[in-house]
Amino acid sequence: MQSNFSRSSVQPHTPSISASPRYAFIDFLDVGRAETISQEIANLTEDAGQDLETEESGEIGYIQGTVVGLRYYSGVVNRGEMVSLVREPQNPYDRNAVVVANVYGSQVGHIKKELAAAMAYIIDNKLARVEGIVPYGETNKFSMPVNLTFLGKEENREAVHNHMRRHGFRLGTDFKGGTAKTSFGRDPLGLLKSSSQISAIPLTAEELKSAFDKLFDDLMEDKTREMEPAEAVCTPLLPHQKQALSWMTSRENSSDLPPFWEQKGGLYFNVLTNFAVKERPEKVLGGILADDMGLGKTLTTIALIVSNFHNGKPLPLEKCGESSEPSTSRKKSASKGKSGEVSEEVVESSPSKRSHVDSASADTIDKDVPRKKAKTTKKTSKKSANTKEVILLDDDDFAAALECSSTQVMPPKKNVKKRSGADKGSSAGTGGSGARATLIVCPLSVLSNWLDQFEQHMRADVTLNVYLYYGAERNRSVSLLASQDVVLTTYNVLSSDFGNKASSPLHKVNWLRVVLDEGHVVRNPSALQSKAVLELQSERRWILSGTPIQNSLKDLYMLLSFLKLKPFDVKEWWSRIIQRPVTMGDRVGLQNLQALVKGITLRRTKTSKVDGRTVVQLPERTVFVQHVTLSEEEREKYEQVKTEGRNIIGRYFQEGSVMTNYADVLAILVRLRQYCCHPSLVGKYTGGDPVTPSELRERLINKITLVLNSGSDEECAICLDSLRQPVITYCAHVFCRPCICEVIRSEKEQARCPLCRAQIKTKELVEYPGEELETGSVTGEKWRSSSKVDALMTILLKLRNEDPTVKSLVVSQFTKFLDILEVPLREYGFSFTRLDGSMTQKARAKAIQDLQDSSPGSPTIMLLSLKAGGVGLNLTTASHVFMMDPAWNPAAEDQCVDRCHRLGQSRDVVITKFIVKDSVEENMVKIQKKKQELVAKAFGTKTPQDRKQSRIDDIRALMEI
DNA sequence: ACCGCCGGGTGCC
DNA sequence: ACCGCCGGGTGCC
Repeated sequence: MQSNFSRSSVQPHTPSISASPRYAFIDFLDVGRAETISQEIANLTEDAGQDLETEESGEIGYIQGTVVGLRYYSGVVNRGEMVSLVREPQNPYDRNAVVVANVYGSQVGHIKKELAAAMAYIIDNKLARVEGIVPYGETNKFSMPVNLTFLGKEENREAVHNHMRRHGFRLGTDFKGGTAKTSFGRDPLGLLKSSSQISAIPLTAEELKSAFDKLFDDLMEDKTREMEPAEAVCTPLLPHQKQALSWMTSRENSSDLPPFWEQKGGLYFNVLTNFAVKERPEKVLGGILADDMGLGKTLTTIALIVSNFHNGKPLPLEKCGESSEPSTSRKKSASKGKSGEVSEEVVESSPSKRSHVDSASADTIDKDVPRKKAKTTKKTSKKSANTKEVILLDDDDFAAALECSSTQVMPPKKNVKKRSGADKGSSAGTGGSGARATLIVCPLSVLSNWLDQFEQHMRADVTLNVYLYYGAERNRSVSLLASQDVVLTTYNVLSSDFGNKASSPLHKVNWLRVVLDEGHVVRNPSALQSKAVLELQSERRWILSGTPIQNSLKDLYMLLSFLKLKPFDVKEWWSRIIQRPVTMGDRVGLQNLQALVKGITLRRTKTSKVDGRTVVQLPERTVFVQHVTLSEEEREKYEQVKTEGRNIIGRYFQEGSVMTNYADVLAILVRLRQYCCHPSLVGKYTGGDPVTPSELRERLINKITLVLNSGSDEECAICLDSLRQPVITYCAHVFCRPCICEVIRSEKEQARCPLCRAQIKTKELVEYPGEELETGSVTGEKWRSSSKVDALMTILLKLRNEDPTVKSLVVSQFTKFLDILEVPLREYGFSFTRLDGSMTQKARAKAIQDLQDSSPGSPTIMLLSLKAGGVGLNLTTASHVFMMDPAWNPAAEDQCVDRCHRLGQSRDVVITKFIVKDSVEENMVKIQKKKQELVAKAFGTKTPQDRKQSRIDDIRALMEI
């Protein structure tokens, strides 16, 4: 009840779209990301929306107040502790009531009514926030003092002071000697100090940035013990993976108090925050595995699942011995899926026989486990034998893709058993604690990777029950899910289940372990996805992420929230104890942050050392820039388009309307970049003032198509996610339909475009018509080459001559360009595959499979769309990468290269970047370089205006205006 | 709360 | 006795 209450008090605010200054700290952390303009605007709105409250307020005044009614509540508070003050307008005795709660969320009392009456108006009207610290008197039975600090915008200072004075309260402002400074008895870290009194010299922006960069570095100490995985894992672990396994196991089995908690007397103290509670704080079993890509986070996690069921004992698994166990009865059921492909067999093992894999632990683990487990299996198997429901993969396409992968790559392996039995009502599989299953949530793009990896790393004669909870026909039986060893699902499935309030089976299961793969994708706490993730019930929680902090310190909040690392899972405390002090340059705050991260994170980079050797020895990686000179004809056309574009953009500059005409500017730049690749890419020109509504409509459709196909990886500026049901406004900005409709709904007649503040209406939104209406159709025209295509083909042919086994990735941001490249590749007899965003999972899996196949005659080239697939793809058979066009975001290019330059790559990797001389492409590269230098210099504050200016400067430079 | 406040009991010393 | 004083009951908002 009380915790419910405190939770509601820290509900994140609905992001508002008003422009507002941002914090310097956030700004310079963002600098590394050179992305599209709209993304940057999106970032602005994101930060503005979320931090209006916490981040732009200064101290307005302080006063000492009284907390009363202590005897009615259980919340305890110590000398020097922070308390939160929450309005309670529904209080039947006083609608001005202000509740005082301690950091643990327990109510301590109320603010005395006279003061509450004065404060209520100020809080309700957001003139200021009020933070409280209890200076002494914590043992009082009936009331205690509290030092209140009012924080708010400078412009509200007068109003706050006047209002308080009208109620007979005089706010102090002398923070150096005032009550705000009241003694902090037990405060070894000094973190309870009011932020106005910075103990030492504040950190400079430079120091802060470097500290931040290093936040996740060198988290190796005391994490060097190694642990062997259970026998059921057939892949030998590398030393660093054994260390991770050991660390993760100890994090899961620790019966210690959570990090930073100590027991003193009858109370539990948090040494970091000095808070004390009566109840033993919930254990935090888990943490963040933040190893670099390619270090084997997946394998390590599989090893953890299999090796640490309870207390370091392996997960009891059936052995489906092909030979060693004579008593094994074995049934095959080769039924067919709808796709017509043969499903894997399902193996039944008799209940009396148990896997030898877990024999060592059989005695110590809850005796119920093996028996029940075996029973379940038998039932399931019988059902399966009925041929009724053999494949649990409900998405036929995807199922087919997986079939293909399992039959082609490792035909004999049957260790990952996918079952579909619906043995409802069975409590099978639950251990003593009631939880057996591990839930893995991942982006769709790495789903198949997880299944492949389970197949690869599990011994063939052991059955690990893995249920893929995906697709329309997914089995929603809670008992079925709970009885699995592993349930695999995607963030989308999880949040759509969660959104349909009716029932979310995943939220009804008590998981042994929940693993968030690529956990950084959940970072906006107000997104449904985040809520869905936070509501999962689990004993242990893990986040896997190569980049745990993507944009700013705030990202970490979401992760701590998921891990339930109290009190940082509540926004107010996270802000007061960590984010605000660090942002303010407080050294102690930073120390605390570092300690926090260190306690729960393991991170190794490709260059981290284990026993003096780097963790991973990757082959060399060399980058060549291949300059391309346009033919005379191409150059003529290019210059013509450039002049047109420059005129238009020049006019925007004169009008000062570059940002409001962003879509046009982007369109022009895209057209130029397309010309650099191939003239057929370019759609027809859509400028000029529209006359009729249908012309306007057509123009908008052209624009949205251009934006969506520009390869600039547009995000919706409202939800910051990839565009869903994209629509374009009359002011030519693109959003998800649900997002922009929500804005219009809430702002009613006043609704304005979040990006340019133009008036918008629901009926004026124009839908994206889909791929069919794309501009610049390639088909129909007679195929012709271009200078860049010729340059690529020349190199590819030379490469094939030298070594026909070499495989290459040909990467472009324009899928249309990939279409064009297919023609000469076919003509010259190259066998190739293709991977782009429009492909189904089945097709993607097959494309990857084909490329990874190294038998003679297998494809040697993959045409790859830059934004396809995201991270996690494994394309290690390829050792050459051709970047056909420069990306706005160099990180996207690196990521692409990392798909082959990773663990498992045996050859040196050669990267060739094609750049057209004297063109936007060359200018883009220059700007990229300049940006990287700036980042390296760790510059200080940068306002959104500066940022916008630098964007405008970029456009100038690109267009040579 | 070893207080303040309220309201009933009481009323020379 | 329309007061003062005493002492018991009571007590967040």
